[in-house]
Amino acid sequence: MKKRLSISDIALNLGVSVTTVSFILNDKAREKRISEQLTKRVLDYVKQVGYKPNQLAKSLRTGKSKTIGLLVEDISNSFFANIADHIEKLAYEYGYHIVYCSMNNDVNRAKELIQLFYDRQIDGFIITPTEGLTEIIQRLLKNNVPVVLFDRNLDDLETNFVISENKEGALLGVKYLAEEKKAERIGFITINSEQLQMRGRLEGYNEAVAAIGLEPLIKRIDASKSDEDTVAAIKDFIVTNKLDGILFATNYLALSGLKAIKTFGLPIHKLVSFDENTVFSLVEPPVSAIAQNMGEIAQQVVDILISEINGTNKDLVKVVVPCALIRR
Amino acid sequence: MKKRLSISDIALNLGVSVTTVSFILNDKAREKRISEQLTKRVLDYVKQVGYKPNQLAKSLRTGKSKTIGLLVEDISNSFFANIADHIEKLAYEYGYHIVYCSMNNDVNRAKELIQLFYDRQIDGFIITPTEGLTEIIQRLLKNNVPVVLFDRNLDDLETNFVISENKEGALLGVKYLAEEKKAERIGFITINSEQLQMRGRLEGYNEAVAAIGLEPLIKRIDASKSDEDTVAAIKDFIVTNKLDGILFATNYLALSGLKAIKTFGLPIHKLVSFDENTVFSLVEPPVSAIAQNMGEIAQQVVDILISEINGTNKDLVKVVVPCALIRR
DNA sequence: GTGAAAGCGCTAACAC
DNA sequence: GTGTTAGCGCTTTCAC
Repeated sequence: MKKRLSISDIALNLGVSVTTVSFILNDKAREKRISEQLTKRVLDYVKQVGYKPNQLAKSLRTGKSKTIGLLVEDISNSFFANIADHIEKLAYEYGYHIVYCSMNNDVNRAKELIQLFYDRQIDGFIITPTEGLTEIIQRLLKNNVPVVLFDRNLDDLETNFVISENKEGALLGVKYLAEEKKAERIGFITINSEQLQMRGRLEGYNEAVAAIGLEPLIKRIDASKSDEDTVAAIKDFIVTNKLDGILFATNYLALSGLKAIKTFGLPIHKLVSFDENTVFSLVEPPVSAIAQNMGEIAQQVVDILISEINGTNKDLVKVVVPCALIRR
Repeated sequence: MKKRLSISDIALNLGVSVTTVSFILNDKAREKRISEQLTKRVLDYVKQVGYKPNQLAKSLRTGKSKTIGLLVEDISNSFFANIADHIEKLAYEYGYHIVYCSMNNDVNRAKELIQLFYDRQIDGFIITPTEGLTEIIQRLLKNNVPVVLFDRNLDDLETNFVISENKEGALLGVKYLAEEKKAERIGFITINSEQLQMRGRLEGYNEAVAAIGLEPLIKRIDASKSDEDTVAAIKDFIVTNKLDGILFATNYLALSGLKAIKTFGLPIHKLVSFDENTVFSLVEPPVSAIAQNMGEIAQQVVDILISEINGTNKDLVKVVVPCALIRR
């Protein structure tokens, strides 16, 4: 690779000092009252030879890497993939890069990665936290590393977060099933997790069935279960309880549910799931969705993190974004 | 943030020189014949205080960032999300990081990003190239930057790549529709793109229908079309040609196709699509898939790139991975 | 066997 | 207004 030019090459070739070049390149020409002509001469030359500052050196010197670590639970889940996409775009507009990683339920790997990112002088973190991560996130916070959580927060962690109105979303879903779809035995299928977003959805379900006067029918699926086992469990749940409506706590549970319904030809077609998914309009029965506002969530997450990085955030910011019901 | 320890702090606290610490930390203790005890003392201390080298400084010095840039076409496409996931994991095992970005048909942004990554001293690139990227990739190659393309290659670019057996896959799909499903009017729906993987699939289709003695029925959808327009176009194509079977060139076309079939109640149920997708087994009619071997593709891509980075690659490597037919 | 010191490319305090 | 220079944290040559 042909040797890249450095700032001193530029300075040398132009017969000026490094400082001058540096100032001009960092938009401090005015401030430092460098002459217009010189400024232009430097800028033109820089452009002409295609000089680009070495970001590593810059970062080393300034202590800022202009990089954000994004840790999502599972990038192949459409919800996270979409959010990641949004976040990446927004961060880019602020001049930041995203280093992402998909944790896939591997707490140790996640911890390692946070540590690694931290060691690489990342400017801030965006994380969908899981239970095992409390301690390490705590450590980040103690070291004043900017952190924003999303999708859920952690109980014993005082930090910024952006989540959806999970409880209200679940209420919406149950009401829709009961009032518009006239379902009478509405089950709730969730994962066996204490994650706050799941707790919120459960609460919403419980409150809604209580208000309507229906029997609460809840199935918690172990997250570690294989897909087949999940499908079987859902089938049993539906059959045993003679369900005529279901609220799924996440899109992948809904997918397993659909598989169960299809495989065993179950006579149930009043379905609602959290998180929109292209599939939902294509399958029979179609699945209504409690869609999270991904654009808004991403926007908030990035805004909060950037102002945290810039030190313009004084207090913790906790944002709750409403969901929208998509009727099918 | 409490000041992080640097190597000189360690040296100071231990009363040895920076050099010694550096050697020990870089596994050169033996080579430099540093005493066992000292080595142990340093290692223990480093562990005890939790010292981690500053990767930026290290990179600046060594010129290696241990980071790989991954540019995919669209991270919210399940195919790319999955591959990205695999690649990230494999790279991690080699001690590399992934900086990813989703290009979403924005050639200018993609170019900018490649440049930006390059400016950040990225060690290598993994790219799903689009037509407009030839020139900039050429530039990377000329500068001896390690590059591996995947999913498709570019005609006029002599570089490493990993692709699937697109032609053979399409052949497989058409044969399946004709021989096992007994379809007689098999359409091929693809995108209006000269990308090589699409050309391969088209060739396979053409060859297969010719061999079987069927009429070639091809629809090219403009990639910039909205989803509704795509659905409408597919509907027209099916109806006009009285199709009884379809081969879709990509999974998102199949999704649009399903929408068309469902929305307009079209009497067609012999479907095959490139790229597996969870939906395909859930919908009615189900969609058989020509599944690309994502694990293998990711493995090859990473292996090639790493050996390219290490300079152990002498010649260009061009890998073609077989596809598997999933019957439904 | 171990240490001093140069230098990777950059920023910015300070000098003039 | 512009230049000199220290130093970010690390690796590595050369000296002892």
